[in-house]
Amino acid sequence: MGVVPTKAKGKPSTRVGLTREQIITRALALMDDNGASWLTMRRLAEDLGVSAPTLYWHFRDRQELIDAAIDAALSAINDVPDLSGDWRQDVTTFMAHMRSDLTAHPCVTDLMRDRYPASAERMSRRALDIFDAMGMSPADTAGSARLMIWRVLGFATLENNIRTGTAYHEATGTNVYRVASTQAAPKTTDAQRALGTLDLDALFAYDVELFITGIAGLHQHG
Amino acid sequence: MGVVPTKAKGKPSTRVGLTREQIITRALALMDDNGASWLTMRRLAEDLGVSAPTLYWHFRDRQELIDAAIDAALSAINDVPDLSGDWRQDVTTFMAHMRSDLTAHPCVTDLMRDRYPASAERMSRRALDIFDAMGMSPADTAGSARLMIWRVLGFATLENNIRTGTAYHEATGTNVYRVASTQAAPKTTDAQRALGTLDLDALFAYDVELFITGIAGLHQHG
DNA sequence: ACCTGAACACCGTTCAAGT
DNA sequence: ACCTGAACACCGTTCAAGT
Repeated sequence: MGVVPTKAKGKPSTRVGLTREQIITRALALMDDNGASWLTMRRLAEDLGVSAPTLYWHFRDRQELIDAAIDAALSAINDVPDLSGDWRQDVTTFMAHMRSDLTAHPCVTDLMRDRYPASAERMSRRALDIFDAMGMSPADTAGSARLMIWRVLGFATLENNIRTGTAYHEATGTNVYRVASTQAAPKTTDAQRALGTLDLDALFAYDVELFITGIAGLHQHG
Repeated sequence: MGVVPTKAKGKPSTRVGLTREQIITRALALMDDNGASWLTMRRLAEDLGVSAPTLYWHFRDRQELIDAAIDAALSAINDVPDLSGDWRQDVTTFMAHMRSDLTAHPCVTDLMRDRYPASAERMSRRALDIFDAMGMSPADTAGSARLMIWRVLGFATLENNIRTGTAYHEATGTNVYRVASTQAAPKTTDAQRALGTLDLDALFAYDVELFITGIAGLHQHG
């Protein structure tokens, strides 16, 4: 394996030895850099040094390629560590893991849009244990898991759009953004001024805190 | 006004009297029914009984039409009632209002995707008052407002995808869904079984409760 | 088995031309 | 001012054909 058979003169039908994995990897990289809608079959093929119809030998259609890219980008999401016994710890870990997986490839939340609910459901199953271990009712366990997933998914979607989009500018730090004032309205309040900056890490930490405090309050867990 | 000048023989360049508003209304309706990506300039034009280039007299390009559609669908969002003095009440009202606005046109969360952060930011300004009135610091006020908005936005995005998509089936009630089991894995736990049903109204109510309880716990508001 | 060019039905958009 | 058909550069996808 790994043998590249450089065969014919070089022009027509030369074997390139393209694999599904290579195509997916390149597709993900290009979408992360240029946005999901930028990538067309023709552009991807050109980047791979191949003609467009070639891709249809490896994938049935564009959607199958996209689905494979989503799966590849989300494959690491199953490596969530085992429960620690401290549910606050477990919630924090799960949410942090999920966020970092979803933001590792900024294009993935965009790609998932059509498959949103199904993808979210798949992740929910892995979250049930945390709330089950707290002694919640089955309905509350399912609801809590679902909401935890939905929240991280929503956060990561916004976050990815912010980091790759044009609505925010001037990243003053790693995850701190200056918010472009779309309205010409003068910012009078201090809170309005505070809206002008966006620290994604701090905001996520606050979201996690809010969730944990909410769960603790509603289910009487000191 | 309102006079339709039926002029020439009927074939070429007959004035139709098309307005921006008519185009936007029709575009929204078609997208709600068939999905955002279904709508093309040509299909919209055909539906309006007009040729495709005509739309480019009323709108600079497709994106301007989309932006106008978003604005139209979100215009009602400013009608959030005044503060009641009870912050729990105000949070509940705001979130409920925002959710119903975002779900009134199922296509709107899809359309907002590119404009996600900017749209969310616009709404945040209207939410600041609630937490400001609680005596929060400017930073906490901004963070709380932002997270409240993000949460409803994320919830409505999932919800709209669920209601119009194919991942869930068998709506057994108005907002209760049977979740298609994508995995063939047997559902052993009660919680896993509970995941098989999805009551959107109850889940949203739980999310609101969670948020309010979290805010109350973190900011010592009995 | 793997890759090609040509072709099909689309798409957004431009433009000269009609009334 | 408002609308048209023709045309341009794209797009996903199919298909017969090459090695």
